[in-house]
Amino acid sequence: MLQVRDGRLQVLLWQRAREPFLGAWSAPGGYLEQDETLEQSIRRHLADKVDVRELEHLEQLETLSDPGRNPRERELATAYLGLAPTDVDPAVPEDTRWHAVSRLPELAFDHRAIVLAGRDRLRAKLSYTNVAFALAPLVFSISELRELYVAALGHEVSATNLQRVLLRRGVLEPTGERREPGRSGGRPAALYRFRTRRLEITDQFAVLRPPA
Amino acid sequence: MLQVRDGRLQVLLWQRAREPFLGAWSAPGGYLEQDETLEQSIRRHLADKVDVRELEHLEQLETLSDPGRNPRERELATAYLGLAPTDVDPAVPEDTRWHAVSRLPELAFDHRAIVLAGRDRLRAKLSYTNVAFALAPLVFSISELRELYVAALGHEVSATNLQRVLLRRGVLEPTGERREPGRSGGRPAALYRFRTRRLEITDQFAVLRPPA
DNA sequence: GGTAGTTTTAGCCTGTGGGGCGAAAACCTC
DNA sequence: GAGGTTTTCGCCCCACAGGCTAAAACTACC
Repeated sequence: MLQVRDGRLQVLLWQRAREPFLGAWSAPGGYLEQDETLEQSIRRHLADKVDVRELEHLEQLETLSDPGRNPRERELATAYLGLAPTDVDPAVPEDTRWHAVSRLPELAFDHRAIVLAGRDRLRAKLSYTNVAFALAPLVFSISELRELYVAALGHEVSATNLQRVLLRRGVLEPTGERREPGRSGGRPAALYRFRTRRLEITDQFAVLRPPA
Repeated sequence: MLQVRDGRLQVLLWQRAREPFLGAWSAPGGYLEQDETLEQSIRRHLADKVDVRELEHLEQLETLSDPGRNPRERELATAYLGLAPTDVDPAVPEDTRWHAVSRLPELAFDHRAIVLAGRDRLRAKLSYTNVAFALAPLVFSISELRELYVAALGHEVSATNLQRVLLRRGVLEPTGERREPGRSGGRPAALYRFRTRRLEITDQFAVLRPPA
């Protein structure tokens, strides 16, 4: 489960209290019940840690099947990528914390690879889909959206280009409202929202590239 | 397992001889052994049907977990996409046949969705990767490659644009050889090969779009 | 109330790369 | 050699991302 917090892309992890990998950090998850789908299962286990109503997007990543991935017993895992908007801060239990994806602690099993795969999937989809709706609040200014992109992509993004691209693609629409400027002044920012809040793929594969 | 045969994208299916879905067609696969990965397993089961040395590319699609997907018992399945080059024609057993993806027979379980997902994945990746190497022979002319793209994408592709795009991206390289023209004459075609035969992602997401 | 500073927005210009078209090249057959 | 066929090359256009600069719209300070 990823979220942009304090201007950085962070991942929700909990600390294992049992072997194997005692003390290492782990992505939320657990065993599949007989009568549920994988998605229902991940939502159920996630609900033990956070309020899952905050989850704006959930998609399957990959199923890991290396016989040695769990040293104790044979175990398969299907990894999911979950996204939550920046403006929520769900309560989490004692053993659970947000960690910057750029500075991961020691992770249990193959969870490090999973988290990085989730980050990469997110980065790719920011370029050719409207996934950003799952990271952003309902209403936002372009510069706020820009900060989300910077945090998630890990490189600078021009607010000018971002606005033009997303408006031309019809991903964003203006709300007509504007944000009161802060103490330091400045032109009041126009507010926007995502036209749809379900995943849509842009037919143009054009991309916001890192600056040259 | 997909292959372009007779100018159409086709999929290898076998006909079930047992309930459930007796008589319906099914994608190759089977149960996972204790000490193998999913990829090893799919290769093993595929080997029952065809010579798997022909398989040029194999990638995971999705894990299906609907509790009702198998009416008899709870069963998960991880779908894989396999690609074979056009110039091979592996022997297949009696119960196994190639079917045009555009005209699928009645498929068992959720295999119809799996095959279509594989087709869509292939189509997407043809645009921003070099996957076509897995569909093409080692050496080919641009117009032969064009036919593969047409079959897989399901729409016209300009040989001119295809050549320019793939050469500029550095995906193709000329062999220096040329193909003798056929009976009907015509300028001899220059022959090309893929510069690398492992999956590579183009950093430009530009795409061969359907003609307007 | 004017000036300086800040933030956002709009306009312009450029470069890159895909798409289309037509002509040239290189072969065949008759 | 003429006409047909297939492939390749060159040219032009257009869409779009990217960068830069100026304008707009505000606050704060003198």
